Amino acid sequence: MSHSQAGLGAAHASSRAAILDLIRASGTISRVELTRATGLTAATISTVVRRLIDDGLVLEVGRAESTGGKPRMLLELDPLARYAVGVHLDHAGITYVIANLGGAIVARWKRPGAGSDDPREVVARIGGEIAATVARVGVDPARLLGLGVVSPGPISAFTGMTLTPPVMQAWTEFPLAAALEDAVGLPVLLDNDATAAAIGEYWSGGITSGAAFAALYMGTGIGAGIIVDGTVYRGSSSNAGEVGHICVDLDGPPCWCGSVGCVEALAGPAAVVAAARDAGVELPGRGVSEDFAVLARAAARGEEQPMRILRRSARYVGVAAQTLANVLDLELVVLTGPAFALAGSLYVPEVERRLAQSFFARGSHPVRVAISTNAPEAAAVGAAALVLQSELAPRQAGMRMPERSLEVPTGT
Amino acid sequence: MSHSQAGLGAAHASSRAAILDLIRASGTISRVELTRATGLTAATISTVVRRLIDDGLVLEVGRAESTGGKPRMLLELDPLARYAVGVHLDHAGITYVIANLGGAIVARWKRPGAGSDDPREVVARIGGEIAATVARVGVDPARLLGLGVVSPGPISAFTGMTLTPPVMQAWTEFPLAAALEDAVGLPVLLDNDATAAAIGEYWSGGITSGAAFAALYMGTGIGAGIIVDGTVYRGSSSNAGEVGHICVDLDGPPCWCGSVGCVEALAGPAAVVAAARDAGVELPGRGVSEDFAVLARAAARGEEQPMRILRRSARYVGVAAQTLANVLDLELVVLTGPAFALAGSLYVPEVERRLAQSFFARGSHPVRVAISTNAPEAAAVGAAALVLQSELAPRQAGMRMPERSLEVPTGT
DNA sequence: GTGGCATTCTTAAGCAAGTGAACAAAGTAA
DNA sequence: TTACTTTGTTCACTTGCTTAAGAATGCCAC
Repeated sequence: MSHSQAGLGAAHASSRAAILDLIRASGTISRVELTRATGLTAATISTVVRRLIDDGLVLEVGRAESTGGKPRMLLELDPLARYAVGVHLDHAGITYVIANLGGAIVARWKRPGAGSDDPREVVARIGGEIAATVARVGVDPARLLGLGVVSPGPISAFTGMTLTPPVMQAWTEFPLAAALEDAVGLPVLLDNDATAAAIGEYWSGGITSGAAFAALYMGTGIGAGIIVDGTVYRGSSSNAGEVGHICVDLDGPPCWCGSVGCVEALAGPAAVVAAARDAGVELPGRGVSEDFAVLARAAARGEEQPMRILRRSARYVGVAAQTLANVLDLELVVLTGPAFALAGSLYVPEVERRLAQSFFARGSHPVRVAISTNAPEAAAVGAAALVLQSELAPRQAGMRMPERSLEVPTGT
Repeated sequence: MSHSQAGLGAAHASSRAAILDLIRASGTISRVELTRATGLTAATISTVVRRLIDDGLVLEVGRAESTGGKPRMLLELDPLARYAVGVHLDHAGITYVIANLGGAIVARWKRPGAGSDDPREVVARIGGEIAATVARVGVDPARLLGLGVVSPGPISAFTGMTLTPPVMQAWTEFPLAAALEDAVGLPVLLDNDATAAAIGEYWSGGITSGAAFAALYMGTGIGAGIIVDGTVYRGSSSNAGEVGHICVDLDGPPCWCGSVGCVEALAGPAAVVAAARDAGVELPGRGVSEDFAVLARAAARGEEQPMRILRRSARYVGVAAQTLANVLDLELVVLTGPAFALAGSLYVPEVERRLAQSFFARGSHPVRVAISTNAPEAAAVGAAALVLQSELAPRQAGMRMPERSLEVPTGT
């Protein structure tokens, strides 16, 4: 299984990526619409699309209604053309996902977490898991684009492809990506959970390609992945979107990050569980995620105390969303991750309310709020989408030049 | 005075812009360094630089030390090659600036504000002011690239080139840009003060081209301009950076924007002045900006009450800076605008302290804090820089493709 | 049907940005 | 002086894209 087998030539790299991304975002689209959307000429679209069809990535799926002349040929991504594997490493467990080009989940399974095992052993185990499932579900290995691996917390940009604390101290100096590339025989990408979840949402959530949106991810902590114009915004050291550690109360409680009044310290799962325990709610006490799940279920049943505690958390999450929206002028905030998967029905209305009432540019446009369709496995799905994105649409930025450089930017 | 006269061909548009930007950022640089920094080949650099020299934008200013072979030829921007006019419209007054390519101020003057005059009259007045001063200081009109106009508050993206409330209600439906283009005979750009201040800082502050940084602007309100990789981040409706209206206190005072606990409502000039008056500090009462100036001077003299009030404001500004830095993973925050020009010595240490102690990724890299060298006229200088940027470096985004697409991003 | 006509899509010639390779230029080291 | 190193330019060639022409495929009037 070679790396380049499923790879694609660099020809037409940027337009190819943009066109592919538009096809993905639209679901179904014609060449004519692509010319309008990209600003390229019909001739270029024709040749690039021809190439995409020859590569098997795109299918012609019928004709549109005629508008007086030759009817347009409709194009779609071939969801079965390529696949990617996504892995979410967490102390709670390892979640695996195999996704296809359409962002649909082909296989999904869970295994116990790495614990304190030797990294090399864990890598071998992961390799075995993937090989076995790929064979079992009958995915052609030649169509596997790569493996995305995601974990909470920042990825080390310096030591090259290793995970850093806070979560998995044993792994600090282990060259995870290289080891996995050897074990799995696929290119490997690392990233953090929130960023991956954002790309996952972008890829499988049918989000329009020009949008500025953020995925608020609540798992162990609270983070956000930011996507602008189809590319991840990473900031200067890949630590952008740390919305869990913005201060919303100068006199708030201390946070593990060293600051006080952080959103995470006030509204994160650990804080919620602690507040519930202080309030006398009975919880199993076998870890924060399980306790949070119990609490969320109690709130869903309408129990007073749990609802009150989660609503308080939701208020702060709303502030985090509002902050993101004000700073980045977002169109959309997606709530995702295990915590919102469990308690989304409580959080969504509160976040919606806050954005409707307090988003600064609300007069100009609203900020939509949505809950991810894959919230529980968002990180793993995102890990797979990371690979799809980087292999199929590694574009730098938008490709339209403004018609004239000296004009007021006319954002939507 | 035609528009295209000083314009530049679109040839080599993107690399040309990137190279020009690198020369600007470095001050002095050689072709070899440009090849390294851009990733382009020596051949390309050679031809593009040749063109820049032919256009008169760049000068060869001597040789570097030999490193064993032919010494490098050093390149610099010719600051006198082009000029731009910047205008800052505010109710307090109209500030004019003529800046050269180096971002240096060639002329600077102030006139009373527009008041309730007829927009057409004001436009004529502005045109006269500019023509007179251009003639007086001896700037060759053919070298004038354009006119940047800046005002507080958002720019209307819909009605096309007009100012919107909150500030200048009379101007809502007036086609300012078109009218000014006619009156001045130059291309006109509109933007808001914070964004312009950020570009101004980028252009004249010698900021490295790859940086992610924000300019915190405190004038009438509090806003921020965000620059990533040499381009303004505007968000989906050009309202990004509204850091004055992030919530830092859920139970805080109401803000004119309709929310509560906004940074601006707690720490903006109006809030500071109001707090001072409540505390019994004597102020002239002829407008917020003058009252703020009196207060800042009193604090600079060491008066207890004013210092206490400004420090409280500085704490919130620190939180705003921290929020920006956490969300965007910034390397640098520049404080600018009239308010920081007056009271920067009080605000800078507080913001520095907060970022050093509470920026989430402080383990990875620090966030530098600086005060603008042009803080009082930052908006007007930025207006001029807006023109320089858009005429000379209208690039879309960074131009380096990663060596290999499947790798962890290795931000600095 | 058959010939307009509109629209979509493809093909062919040409332009321009960028590359690789050869070479010219300007210094240092023996 | 000769050899070597580094810098900078020239030139043939690739490639992404455009313009222009034409082919394909529908509708509609007759």
